[in-house]
Amino acid sequence: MARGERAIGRFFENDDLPPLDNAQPAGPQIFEALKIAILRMDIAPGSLIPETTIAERFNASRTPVREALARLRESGLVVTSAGKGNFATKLKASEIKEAQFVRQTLETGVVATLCEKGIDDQTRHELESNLSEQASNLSVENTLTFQFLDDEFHRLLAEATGFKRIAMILEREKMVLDRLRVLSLNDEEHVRLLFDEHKAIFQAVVDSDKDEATRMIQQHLKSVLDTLSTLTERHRNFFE
Amino acid sequence: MARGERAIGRFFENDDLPPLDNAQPAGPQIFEALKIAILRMDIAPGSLIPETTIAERFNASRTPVREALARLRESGLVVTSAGKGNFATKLKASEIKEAQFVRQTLETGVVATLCEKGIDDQTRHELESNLSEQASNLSVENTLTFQFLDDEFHRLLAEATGFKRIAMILEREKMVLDRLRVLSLNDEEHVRLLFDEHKAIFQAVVDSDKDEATRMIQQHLKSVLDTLSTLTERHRNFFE
DNA sequence: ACCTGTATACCTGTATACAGGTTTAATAAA
DNA sequence: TTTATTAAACCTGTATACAGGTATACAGGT
Repeated sequence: MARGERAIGRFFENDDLPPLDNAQPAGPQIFEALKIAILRMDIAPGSLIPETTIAERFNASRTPVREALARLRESGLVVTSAGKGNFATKLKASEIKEAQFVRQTLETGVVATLCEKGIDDQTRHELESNLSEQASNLSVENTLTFQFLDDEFHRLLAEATGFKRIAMILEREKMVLDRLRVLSLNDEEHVRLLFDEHKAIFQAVVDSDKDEATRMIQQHLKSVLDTLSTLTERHRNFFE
Repeated sequence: MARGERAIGRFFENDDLPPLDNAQPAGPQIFEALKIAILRMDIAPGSLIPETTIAERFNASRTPVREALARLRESGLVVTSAGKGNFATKLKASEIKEAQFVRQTLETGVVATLCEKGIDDQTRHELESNLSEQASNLSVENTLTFQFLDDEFHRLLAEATGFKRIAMILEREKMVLDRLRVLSLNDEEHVRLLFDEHKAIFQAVVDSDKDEATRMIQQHLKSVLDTLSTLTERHRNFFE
């Protein structure tokens, strides 16, 4: 049986992941697959992730699985205890606040920089295009699409600084926050609020209004924490 | 021959690294050793780092070496090309500016937070103790000690926020800057300037003077870039 | 002199066997 | 029934063999 073919039964629910591409290294592909599974909570916080099971699931060996787990460990999505196993981390209010602090600080720096240096026409066009797509996906049934566009909006801002690594760092630090977003209820009112904030941030950057831009981005990101205590209560088994 | 014993000749110069501790996992130890070697430029930028050679140097197998290299890759100190090899990255002005941006942004957020929340007595005591040690190590022959205390000073500030991960992130992002510090000439005048800035930052935080604290930390970190163009010229073979 | 094809050495990616510690469960003793 | 003990089943850490791509050196033809 070739590498990448489905070998055994499902390890996690919603297991609609594509098989591995044999032409590319397996490690990064397994990393992406596991990342998505953990962020979606298809692999529940606190649950065991045996290397052999994952290897069989992808019909690969433990070596690339270990490589993927190492990166997840670096991102804070997995903790490993020698002899005991790899575990999906439980959510932790303090860690979430911390990731939130990092994200808010860095993104504040990003929009401040953009206000100083300005943004080029292509970036502005991409942001406008992204915002118009957001406007078309405000309804509840398009939540996943909106979340994708949300991520892209922030990524475009980060990349607009010309600093490629910023987007990478933010992506890594954002992982811990993404699981909270899955738990959040996303009514249309909330989504519309996020969209309005996105628009305001964009406008402030275009206007090079640094005070307004930094104020808005901080308000925008802070809202993540507003629901934290509620979610901690409601999903107590996912928190430690 | 037990794991960790010196097996072959030196791979890099200044090879005064201690042998591996068999009671602890080899991967992280090899990571630390390679990290130091790369940061010191004992492994020159651009040079090949074969897994088998490193494995033999530590009398270990390729597996923990690969784990270490994966983390170095994540930190931007190593690039890997399948079939070609692992290479110590060359310095790159744009990457350095970027790491500098990340560091400055995060540390600005750190001191701003400390000014708002204040610092507890123990932290204040540790910072004072660190500063007095710095004062004792301003001469040129104590450069390495001062650099260690410099790192510790910034780490203490980061940890004072209560956010453990901040220090980790800063440590990772600081790696690329550390190699520049090795190239910088550290005359006593320069060291004294850094020390004075450290003192001013500490005082501003104690006084909860946010404007002064953020202004000082930005001035302090910015100085890294002042010598960049000079160093790029002088050590052209280390840059890409 | 130059270009080209090929053999060879080297490097990473991957698979897999083994070692040592931890948990689980079965079993024996009280 | 409860507790202590022991064995089995897992788990990760590590070592190592193999596969396939890449660069290098060299031979022979142009």
